[in-house]
Amino acid sequence: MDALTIHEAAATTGWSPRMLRYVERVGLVEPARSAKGYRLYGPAELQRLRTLRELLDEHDIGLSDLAFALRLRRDGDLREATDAWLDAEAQQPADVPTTEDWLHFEQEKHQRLLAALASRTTTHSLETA
Amino acid sequence: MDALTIHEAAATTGWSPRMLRYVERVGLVEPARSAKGYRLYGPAELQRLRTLRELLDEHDIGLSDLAFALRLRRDGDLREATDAWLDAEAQQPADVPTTEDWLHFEQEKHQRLLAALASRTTTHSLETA
DNA sequence: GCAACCTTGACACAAGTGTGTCAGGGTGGC
DNA sequence: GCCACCCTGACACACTTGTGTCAAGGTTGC
Repeated sequence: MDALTIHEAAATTGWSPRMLRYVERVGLVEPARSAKGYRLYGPAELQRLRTLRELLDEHDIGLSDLAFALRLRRDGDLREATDAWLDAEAQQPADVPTTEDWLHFEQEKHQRLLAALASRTTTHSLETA
Repeated sequence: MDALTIHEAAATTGWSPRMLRYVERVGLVEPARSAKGYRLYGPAELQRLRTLRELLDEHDIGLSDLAFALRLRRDGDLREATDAWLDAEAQQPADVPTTEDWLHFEQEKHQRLLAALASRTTTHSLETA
């Protein structure tokens, strides 16, 4: 019952119907469909559409950028390839690190991330968990 | 001494001089400069240019996509915002998870990544390290 | 049963991406 | 000192992205 048609969804989210179809096309917000093919926007979709607009405006990125980020997390191969290329930046071609080295590096990176997050929120200790 | 000019670099990497300037413009491969401003491509840049071409061809992505991935890892704010938006995908608007919940989830995710990597390479045990 | 919606498809158009080429001026090697 | 290179900037052109509008046909509500 609490599902809006495309015009109603457009009215409450600030997007145009045309753009809602486009956003669906690039795979970012895909509403359910009625038996006859009408798009049905539920509360979750409406919220995503509103935050989507904020995200794009605040960081000056495009739908295609976000679509690529989505592709990155769906295609593990692609993810690994791009990460590998970007990680190699400004790195001496000393020699290829072993898998163990890489895992170790990743683990340290993760520890740093956790530490940064912990200090950013409450000073609540994490080791006691 | 082992630094090539833009034409030489183009010849050995398969890019055109024009495109090497463009790749530099979008921030993906930025060669050093001579005193008079000539671009100097060292072995590291040449290697990056070759692997860059492979990466683009094999996954059918564009320079702008990779530029965005680079931006993602340089701008932590942007990174967090896009991750948050994408993570919320297909998620019930039950309620916002606490920071502790999120950390726990990230840790489990990391464990799964490590496990997947370990099984993908040698069957060498990691716990003995 | 008709007005107001929905669907997909197409034409249009500005801005950005990817690429070539050319002009005007500086640099380097022999 | 000359020719082949380097630099930046610009024009050009095809393709993609983002967006509006309009057409032809189906659905829904009252």
